[in-house]
Amino acid sequence: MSDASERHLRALELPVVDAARMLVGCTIAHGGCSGVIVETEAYHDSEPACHAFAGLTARTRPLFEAPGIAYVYRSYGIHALLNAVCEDEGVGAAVLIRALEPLEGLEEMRERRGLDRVEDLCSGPGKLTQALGIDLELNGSDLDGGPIAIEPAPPGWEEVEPVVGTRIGITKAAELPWRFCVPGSRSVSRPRL
DNA sequence: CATGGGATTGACT
DNA sequence: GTCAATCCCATGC
Repeated sequence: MSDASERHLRALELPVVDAARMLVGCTIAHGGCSGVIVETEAYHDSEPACHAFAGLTARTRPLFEAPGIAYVYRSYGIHALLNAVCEDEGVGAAVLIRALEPLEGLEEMRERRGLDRVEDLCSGPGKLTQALGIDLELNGSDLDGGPIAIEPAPPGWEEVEPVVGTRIGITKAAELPWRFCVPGSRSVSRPRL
């Protein structure tokens, strides 16, 4: 965790808004499928849109653990949403991974999604977990050496400058500029920035 | 123990 | 633009 190739994981120790910005351009992989992160959002226990705002419960326990693990929860009874837990143990903070540009395992993603178009495979937080085969069993798993891997930006993605906007699909603290997207990417969810 | 609300998506008017 | 699907879990009786 000390050389430059681990900088993407050290980012999870930073304030969660900085971590959300730095994860854009990194890759995420699970079971032979991978993609470049093109959209993230930050969540922190100091604001009411974050699950951890309610305090430590059975559901939010992973959010308060040490940085570098996955927080996977079920949304609207249907979708699994993937977060990277950030900041110190005892602080409830995480980056929601909202969209990827597919890299490897395209055919397996197409089978899982039942769709062909590349830009439809991972262009939303529920879509990318379905495409990569990520489900609730991976809640709490390690992002360093575990089944889900966060890796450095691939060639051509190191210098990406994310654009900032407000978070999607929430009613509380909706004004915070805590959403980061790759400008122009076809795989960013709607509305695009 | 019963109820209600989502960090969404896809189908449909 | 509207709307239902579906389940985990927090809350309240």
